[in-house]
Formats: sequence, structure tokens, C-alpha cells
Amino acid sequence: MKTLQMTSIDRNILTGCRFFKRLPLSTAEAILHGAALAEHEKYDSLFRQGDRIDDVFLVLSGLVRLYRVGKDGREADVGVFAKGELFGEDTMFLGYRATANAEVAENSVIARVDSRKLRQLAASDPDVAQAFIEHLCHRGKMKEDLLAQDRLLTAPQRVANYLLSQCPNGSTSFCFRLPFQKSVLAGKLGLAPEALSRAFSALRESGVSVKGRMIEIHDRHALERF
Amino acid sequence: MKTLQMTSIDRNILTGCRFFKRLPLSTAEAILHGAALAEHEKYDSLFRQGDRIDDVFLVLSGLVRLYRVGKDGREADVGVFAKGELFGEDTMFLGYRATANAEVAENSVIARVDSRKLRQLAASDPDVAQAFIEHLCHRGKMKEDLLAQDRLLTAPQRVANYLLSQCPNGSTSFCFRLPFQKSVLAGKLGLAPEALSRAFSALRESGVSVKGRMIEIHDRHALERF
DNA sequence: CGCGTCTTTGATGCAAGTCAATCGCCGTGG
DNA sequence: CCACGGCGATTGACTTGCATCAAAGACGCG
Repeated sequence: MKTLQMTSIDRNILTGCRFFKRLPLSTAEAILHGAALAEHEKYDSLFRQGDRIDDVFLVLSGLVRLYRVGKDGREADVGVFAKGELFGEDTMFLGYRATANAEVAENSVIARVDSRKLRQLAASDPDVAQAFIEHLCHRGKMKEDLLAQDRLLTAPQRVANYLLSQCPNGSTSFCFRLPFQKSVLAGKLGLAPEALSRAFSALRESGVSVKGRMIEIHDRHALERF
Repeated sequence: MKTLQMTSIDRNILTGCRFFKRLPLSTAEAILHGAALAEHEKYDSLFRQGDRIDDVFLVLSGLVRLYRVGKDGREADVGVFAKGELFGEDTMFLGYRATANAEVAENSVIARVDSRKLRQLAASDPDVAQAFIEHLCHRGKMKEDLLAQDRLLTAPQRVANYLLSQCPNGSTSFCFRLPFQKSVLAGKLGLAPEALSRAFSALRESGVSVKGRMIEIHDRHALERF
């Protein structure tokens, strides 16, 4: 881990992300003022379930995985955060205790903001409070989606869903690069890596080609039917 | 469905529940003023996924099940709400569209509060905003728990967890009545009713007796080990 | 080119969903 | 009071989807 100075590029990433976009620029700047930047490498642990956390985390680059571990040591991802996303925000309203483990999933630059400061701001500035509320609702919906997906869909269906979610809307055939390792995607979808692999094979006959991280979808409608 | 007048008992239920307890009584009264009360019977549908919703719902008695349906018609519960709980609050920050279906799971009395009014209040009154934020964080944690539970635990483990969550803390042996039908519990835990039934049998040898809705746990530590 | 890591493939086992039949409980009506 | 009917719960037999373990293959990087 290495601390860094925040560049103007970093500022732009943050002020452009979903959470900050709702806020006046001056408010965003105020929140970011005093943020601590650090470089982390893959497999670094940011915190563990039950730890006391006094910061909110912002991903400037790279990837962070939030997961819980079962009694038998198995891990289940409850969230994966990429550039421009923020996590750990709910702990500041839950006694400042982490509800999951956070592990860096690829070399990353991560900013921390003092959560007490942010909380006070949320209490005094209605804009900030509003931004939090919307952010939390959005997060809640995603978790609901995830749960429903887990309970209703088979592995190939989940993968098809994910692919469709990456589809620029309107296009019937498209191509993109997975933003992370397949094993990470597997975790995100609640699958073992082997299951993801098999799901991709199953989707091949519905017009999905996979070469390394490059994915090609020939007909999105075939996926929707799946 | 039959509309009713709100009684002082109803008021007490609501002002005593988690969400309103954070607020000054006068604020709670202001929110509740103008709430519409109605009696619903089992299997009534309150709304469907995608419907436009202009209310927030409060359960005064009975039970409501929130669920999504898959393409094949199978249903997956994403929430079950009992007396004193509130739902539908996130739709007002998500374009007023329901993200799931709501069905009354047993004869219930349900209040509705105009969500626009509530939203305005959240924007102008920092107490209300704060209450929402905490409520949403709490909700988020529960969903995270649910997801992790789905991915990490077997059916008997989930049931054991649920039983422990009902245990008055400190007691090693206890007894209680299920607050709803077993099939509802099954849905809540993401299981088919048959699987719940089998899970109960499996737990019998760990000191769990089931007679109708009455549950008796002889040794909570045996469950914790499970 | 060679090594390590990630991914794929194959074989096997297990947990839970499904379908179907039975049982138990409770309320109704004779 | 008992017989009946209906609904929910249980049990059994079967099927399926996925995890797991193990081995081979592909890819990226030095």
C-alpha cells in the first residue's frame, strides 16, 4: 500500500460518478477535500467483517470485492465495485462496523473519506441527505435484483442477463471486453468459476462467442429468450 | 377491500415502530395525518411489478409478501412485512415504479401515506431524511444478510438461523409460535415448502420440536453449531 | 521459450426442486 | 356428535443443477 496525492483526473472521476453528480460541485469538492488516496494491490484486505470502519471508500481505479465467509470458509460475494463506485457507506449508519470483508480484486487506487464528517454533512445539508437516500435506494434495488436472480435463474440465464446488461441499448449484435477476470464475474453472479465456464459453453449455441475476455453477442434476442 | 378509520391503537402501533421512533412525535403525526386505512384479505394484490405507485405502505396487522416472478412463473420472495413495518418506500426514489409484486399473505390492515408528501418532507426536514437513511441502511443490511445466507447456507442452516433470530437473547432453551404459515416462512427463506419441512425434521435430532406453529428449542447451542 | 496463473473440461456427489400421494387439522353441515 | 371436505404439511421417489475434485489446456508475462 502506498499513499498518493489526488490529481485533477481523480477529482474528475469522482465528481462525475453517480453519487456526486447529484450534488453541486462545491459540495462534492468539500466532501473530497481531505480524502486520503492509496494504491493497493490485488488480494490486499481493506477491512474484515466486524471491523470498526471510520471511512467511506471510493474506487478510483481497479476493483474491490465485498464478501462474507461461511463457517466452512466458503466465500460469497455481496458486492463488486469498480471505478467511480463508492462502498462502505452503510456502515456509518450501522454503528461503524463492517458487515462484510473487503478485498482488492485487482491493483487499485482507492480514496477514503472520513465518514463522521460525511455523516455530519448528511445531517446538515439536505442535498447530501437526498443524494444518500437515492444512492441507498439504488443500491437496495440492485440487491433485490441480485436476490431474485439467485432464486429464479439458472447459471446460463444469469450470465445471459449480465451480458444483456452490458449491451448498449438498441443494438441487436455487439461486442465487449469483460471488465474483470472471469473468476470475479463468477463470484458476482454467485457461481463457481467452473459453472461460469460451462454457462458460457451453453450460451455458445445461442450466438455468444468468448475469446479470452472478449465477448461477442450475435443476437441479443436469442439471449433474451433464454 | 374495505376502508377504515384510523384508531388510536393504530397510531400507537405506527408511532412505536422502528421508522417512526426516530422521529419527534409531532413529525410522525404529521406524516400519518391523511393516511388511508384499508382492510385486505389473503391473496389480495396491492400492486404489481412495474405499476406506478404513489403511496408508501404501512402494515398495521397481518402480513404482506413482496415477490418477483420469473419467466417460467415461479415466484421468489424478496421481502415479508409484518405489523409495524413499512414497505414501498424505495419506489418513491426510483421513478415511482414498483420493483416487485405485493400480495397480502393473511388478512391485514394496511395504511397508505402519500409518497410525494413524504418525499417533500424528507427533502425539507433533516430528521425525516435521517430516518430514511437509517431505515434504508438497515434494509440494505438485511438484504445483504439474505443474499449471503442464500449463497452460504443449506436449508437446515437457514432454518436454524431463523429460529435463533427469534430467540430472546440469553436464554438457552425457549419456545415460540411461528408468526405465519410455514409456507410463508419457506418463501422468506428461499425454500420450497417441502424443503422447509425436511429441514425441520433434520433439526429434530438437534433438539427442535415442532407441533403446528409451536416451536420448541431445547438447546440453542446445538443450533449454533449446526 | 518456460513458468505460473487462469480457465476449461470431465467425473462424481449432494442439496434441493418437483411431482404425487398421504396425513392431519379444522370448520361445516347433516 | 360424527362424517365430510378442503387446505396445509409431510413424506417418498425421482430429477436436476450446481459444487467439488482432479487433470489438462490456454494464456500472459518474464
